Amino acid sequence: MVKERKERRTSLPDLEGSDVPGGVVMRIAPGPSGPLHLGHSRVAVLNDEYVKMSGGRLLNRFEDTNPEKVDPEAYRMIAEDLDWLGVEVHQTVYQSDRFQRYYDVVRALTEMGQAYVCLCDSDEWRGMKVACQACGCRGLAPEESLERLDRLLSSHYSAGEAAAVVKTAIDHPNPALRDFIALRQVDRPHPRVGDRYNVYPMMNLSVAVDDHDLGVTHVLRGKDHLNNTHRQAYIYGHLSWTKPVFIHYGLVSIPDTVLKTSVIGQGIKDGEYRGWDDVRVGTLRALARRGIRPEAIRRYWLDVGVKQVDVQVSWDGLFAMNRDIVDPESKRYFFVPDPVPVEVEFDGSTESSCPLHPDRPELGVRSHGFEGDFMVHICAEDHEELQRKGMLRLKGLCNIESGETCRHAGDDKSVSRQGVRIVQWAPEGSLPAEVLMPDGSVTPGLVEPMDASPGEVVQFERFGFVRIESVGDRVRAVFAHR
RNA sequence: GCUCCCGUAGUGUAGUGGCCAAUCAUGAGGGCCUCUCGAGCCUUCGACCCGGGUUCAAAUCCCGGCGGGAGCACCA
Repeated sequence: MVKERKERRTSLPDLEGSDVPGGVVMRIAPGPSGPLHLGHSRVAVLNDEYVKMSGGRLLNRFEDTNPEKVDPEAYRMIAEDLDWLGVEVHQTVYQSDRFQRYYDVVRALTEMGQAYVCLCDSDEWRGMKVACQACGCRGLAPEESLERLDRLLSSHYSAGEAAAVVKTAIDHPNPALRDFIALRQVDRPHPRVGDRYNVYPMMNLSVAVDDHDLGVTHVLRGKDHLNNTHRQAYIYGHLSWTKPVFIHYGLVSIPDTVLKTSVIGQGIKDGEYRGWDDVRVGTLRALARRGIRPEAIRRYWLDVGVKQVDVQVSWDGLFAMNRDIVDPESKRYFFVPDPVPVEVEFDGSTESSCPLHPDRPELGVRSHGFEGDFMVHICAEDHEELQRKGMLRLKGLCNIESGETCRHAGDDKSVSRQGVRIVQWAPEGSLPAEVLMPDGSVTPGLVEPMDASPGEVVQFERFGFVRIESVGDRVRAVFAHR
């Protein structure tokens, strides 16, 4: 048997049963409680990638079945985030449009004796489940359960009093899989559909019904849904529906990052964060602001793959991929943090010359003219080096010697071989600049006059890659990575 | 407590019985190159959770430990 050469993987392993006519139908199912964060992007990218591999269709289904957790703004923000990520959505579905269908399914299940309406106290009901015992409601005749269901759906009960339950196996060895709630009453208008309904489906019901109705062939999601898959399988079984292929990947942990939508939302309310794109949080809009490209995120998730092992996101890894993308197209500029002025004695005239990109001479150079004594700013740390060593090279300009005052010391580049440090500098006419760092702090400094547009990523030499937010009297930028 | 899932370098990843004294990326150390602490080139460090078993041969199969994670919601 011939073995393939070892190669770096650039695509995902084949999906089981993916050779369906017309391609696979897959879905992402965000809960509209806020914008997408880095963790969410994995399921979006992976599903999108498999759909593209097979020429199939991707659904975006908003799981807005809990009125208490819906942020009406989130529908729009999520759509924007998916678009930014390059995820191609072929159809958008709102579960809040489909409540009647869920009721009908529960009715059908009740008729066949596979669902019931439970009037027990919820704590008691849960207690009986752990003891593998059925409550009195479970054994009721379908006709009686049906009457209860009608009463539930016509607001006969108060919230919390009744719930429609799907039967599984009350003595299932896995306590997580013994009967589950399908419908419950919530007396709160829905942000999107108002007070048309007050009986809301639980996700295991709505997800199973939708995946079936919408022809989903493959369900790819995190393994936190493993038990949900088993629960949903009962609905498929009761109704003799064909199951999709289920794939579960491992959990993602993202170090040093605030991801929880509820925490960020609260932080915004409290004024701790400036918005969903605050650089300190892990939302996609924050990463976008920090100059992270969607292609880097995609490459990252493709590299991680779909294994069931839990993974820890490596920011270094993600940044390395981003650097690959951004480096060839980033113009170089001098930014001087913590600037110190240096007067230089000079009795000639000259012009500095630094390429906009060291590997792309065709982009041209940045240059500044000098005549007679001049002044530049260098950063404090380099200034110390100047005192210590007695000499420094201003990149692209000249060498300077320290003394009572500094002196122009020729333009011999080879001094760097003797250990003279080559540093960036800011000429007169430079602009004040602020670089927003990932921890929320601001690094002030001076940046040489620059020609960059908002949104563009440039490299501040010896400082790092930054995304320009605005240019004008002052430059505002956001730090990306080194 | 019960059920399920997982266990290759710091972080990811390749590997499905012999070509593995284990791949690639990232990271860390060193060197070259470059008028950046970026890029590029070279180099070093670093892993198959443990113990049994099957086999001529195990990272790969089996069993048992141990470790990690998830679920047991009228959240998704």
